[in-house]
Amino acid sequence: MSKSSRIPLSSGRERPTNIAVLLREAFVALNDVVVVALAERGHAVVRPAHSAVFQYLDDTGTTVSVLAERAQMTKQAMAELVVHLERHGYVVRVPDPADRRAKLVLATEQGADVVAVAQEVAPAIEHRVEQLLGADRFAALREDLGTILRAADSSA
Amino acid sequence: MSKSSRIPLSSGRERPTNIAVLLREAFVALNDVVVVALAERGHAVVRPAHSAVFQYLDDTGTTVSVLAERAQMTKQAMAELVVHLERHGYVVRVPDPADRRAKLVLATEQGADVVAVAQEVAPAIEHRVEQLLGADRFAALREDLGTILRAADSSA
DNA sequence: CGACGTTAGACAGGTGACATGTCGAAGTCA
DNA sequence: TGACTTCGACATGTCACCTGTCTAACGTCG
Repeated sequence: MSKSSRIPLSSGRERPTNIAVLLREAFVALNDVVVVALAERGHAVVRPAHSAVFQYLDDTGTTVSVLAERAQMTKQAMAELVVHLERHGYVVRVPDPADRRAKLVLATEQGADVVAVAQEVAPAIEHRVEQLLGADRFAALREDLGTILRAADSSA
Repeated sequence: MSKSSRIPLSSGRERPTNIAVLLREAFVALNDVVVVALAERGHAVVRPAHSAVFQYLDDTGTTVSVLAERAQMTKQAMAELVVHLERHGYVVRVPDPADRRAKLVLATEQGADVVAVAQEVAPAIEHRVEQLLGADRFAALREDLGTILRAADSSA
């Protein structure tokens, strides 16, 4: 029933081939690989958004404000991610000896393990995709995405 | 202060060049173009997620369940989007004459205008990107994203 | 040195976009 | 007719953000 007489926006549900949709789906697909890998290694509580914490955390410790700035989100949002990770033992917050207002976020051993897994998985994904497309196409893909981003940045 | 001694995961904040991150950023950039275009035409309440509604809505009307199925989300999530759009006058829900359980979601004139804008903007974006990359590279990009998706699907 | 504007982060509260689970009413099929 | 399914409503929860307010600590400048 209601077999559809004309589908507006995109040309239907089967294969939207819309470039933006493709980009999103490809991202989700690759991202899931990391999440699954972490879950398999016992880090199920680490969710995609937390990569922003580990990604921008230096090993000398980093304040929430700096993390927020680097990840381009508000301090509150970042603080929440850090609280979650602290509750599960992935990071600790210690007072900054140089600034009594500030607290430094530091990775625990457990947190370091997450970083290790991510460091192992991320290049593996890149490599997998490179094999899939071939080195030339992969380089072109990377370049083209950069081109799109630069164009969007400058027109914004 | 705390200039960072070594950044773990990716190689820093400036240009992560990580393929997944690039994909995400490119998607967000293109998506924003649509949202901005809609906002400029007075449809500020229409947000990215709502595209799923308009995209899969046939002009003969479609039930929430069907929309949810097409958009690959739960009925509840889709129902929420529809409620929001109904509250703002973009769609109406009328009883399905053929099924007394069901209600058909229909676009109002205002909703049709959103579709019109989207129909105008989406190809424009595609075209813009195509010009940016050249036809060959654009075709390759599209193809490569498809390849990634198929590979991810089959390995999942 | 002390007042003043800035910064760090805690806390309160809110939103958007999903999820699950339960339910009654309506449809379908044996 | 009864058993099962489906439609959509409602309640509730989660995740990843947001704004706004507040206090303690900091830095500067007169």
